[in-house]
Amino acid sequence: MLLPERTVERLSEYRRSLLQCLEEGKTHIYSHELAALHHITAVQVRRDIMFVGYTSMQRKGYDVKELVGVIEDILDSRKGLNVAVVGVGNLGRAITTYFIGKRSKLNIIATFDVDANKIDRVISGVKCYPLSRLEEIVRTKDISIVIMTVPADAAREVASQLVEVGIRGILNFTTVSLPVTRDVYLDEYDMITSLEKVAYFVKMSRK
Amino acid sequence: MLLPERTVERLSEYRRSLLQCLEEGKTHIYSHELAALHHITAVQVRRDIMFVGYTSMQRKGYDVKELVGVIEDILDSRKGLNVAVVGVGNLGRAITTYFIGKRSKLNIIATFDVDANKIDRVISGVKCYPLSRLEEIVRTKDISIVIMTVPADAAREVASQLVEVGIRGILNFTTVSLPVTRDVYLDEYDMITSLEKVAYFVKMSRK
DNA sequence: TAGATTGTTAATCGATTAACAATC
DNA sequence: TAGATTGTTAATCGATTAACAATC
Repeated sequence: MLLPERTVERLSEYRRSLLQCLEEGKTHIYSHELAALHHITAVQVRRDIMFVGYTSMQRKGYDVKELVGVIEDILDSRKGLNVAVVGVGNLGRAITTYFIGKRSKLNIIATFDVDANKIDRVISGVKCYPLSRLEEIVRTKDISIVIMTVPADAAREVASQLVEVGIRGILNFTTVSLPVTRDVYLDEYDMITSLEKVAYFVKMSRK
Repeated sequence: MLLPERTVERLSEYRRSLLQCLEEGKTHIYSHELAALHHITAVQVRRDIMFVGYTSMQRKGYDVKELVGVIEDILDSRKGLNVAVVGVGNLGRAITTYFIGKRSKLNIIATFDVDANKIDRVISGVKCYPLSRLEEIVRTKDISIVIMTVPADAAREVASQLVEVGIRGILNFTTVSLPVTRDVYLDEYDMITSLEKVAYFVKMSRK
C-alpha cells in the first residue's frame, strides 16, 4: 500500500521529465526513453510504473499526460500541504527562494527565526515569524511540514518543539541527526557528508 | 578495498560527533553511545568500525582521539582536495558560504558563472571566474571536485565540460540527472524530490 | 565470577536486475 | 508474421540486523 522510498523519489523525478516532454509536444514515451533521461534501466522504470498501477497502450509507450496524472494522484494531496522554513540563515533564505520558484502543491507559507532583526522581514514573499509563535502559526496556517536550516547547536531543541506542535514531516539540513517520534517522517540531508563522500571516492579512484 | 557508500557517509558523520566529544573532554565512547547520537544501532557502528580496521580497548569503548585519526586516514587526502562551485545563484552562493565556514581538507577555491555581473566578485573570500576560463583555472589551481548549482537547462552542457576538463567528482544540486563517464564520481541531490517524498509519506500517514 | 561490551558470521530485508511470456 | 515493447516473476545484489562466541 505504501510505495518503496526509492520509487517515490523516482516518480517525483519522472514527473518533472514528463512535464518537460509535454511542453515539447511529446505525447508518448517508451520506458527506455524515460530510463535514458534518468540514467537508469528501462526495467526499473517499468517496475516503478507497475507499482503505480498504470498500464500503457502496449507498443506505443506510455501516454505522457495520463502518466503525469497518475503520478500526481499518488504524490500530491488534493489541497496541497503547507510548509515552513525554520532558520533563516544563508541556507534557509536560499532554499526558500529556490522552492518558491518551483512546484506548487507544496506551499512555503512561513519562515521562523529567533533573530529579532529577521522577524517580520519578507523573503520571496514569505514572512518571517519569531520561533516563539511557532505553535500559534502552525495551527492557524495548518503547516504540516518543516524544512530545518537552523545552526547545529539549536537543532535538537527545535526538533522537539516541532514534534510537540504536531509537525508531521521534517526535511533536516542541519548536521545533527534528529530524535523524532516514529509518527514524524524525517529525511536528513547533510551536504558536508555528501561532499566528503565524493572526495573519498575521487581519492580512491586516483590509484 | 573500497568501503560501502553508506559506511563512508556514516564515517563522516561519526567524525563530526567524535570531534564534538573531544571538545567536551570525552576520551572514550561505547558503540551504543555513538549509535544513540546517530539514531542507529550499536551493531551498525561496530560493523562500520570493523571495516576501517580499528580495534578498541575491549570493555572501555573506543578511544575517541584514535578513532578520529583512523577515520581521517580513510576520508582525507594528505594535501586535501580543491573544490569549485559552478553556478553562482542564490543556492550556489549560500552553499559556498556554508562550506567555507566548515571543514578544512576540502578547499573551495573558485566559483564560476556566465553572468558578467558576477565575474570577479568575491563571495566569502572566493573569487568568481567566467565559465570560459574553466579549463585554465581547473588546471592551474588543481581542482578535482565541482559542486554544481547551475540552472536546469544548462546542466547537461556544463557537466560535459566538467568531464572534458578532467573533473573527478561532481556533487550535483540541479534537478537534472547528469550523463557522466564512469570514471567520474557523481552524487546527485534533488531537494524538490526530497520534499515531495516527505510530503508523500506525511500524506499517507494521515490515514 | 557475572555482566557488559566487542568483533564477526549467518540470516534477513529491501531494492535492483535478469529472464521471459504476452502483446501489439 | 517478426520485431519491439511491456508487465511480472525469479534471481541477485547490497546493506542491515540477529545471533553469539570471545574478551575484559
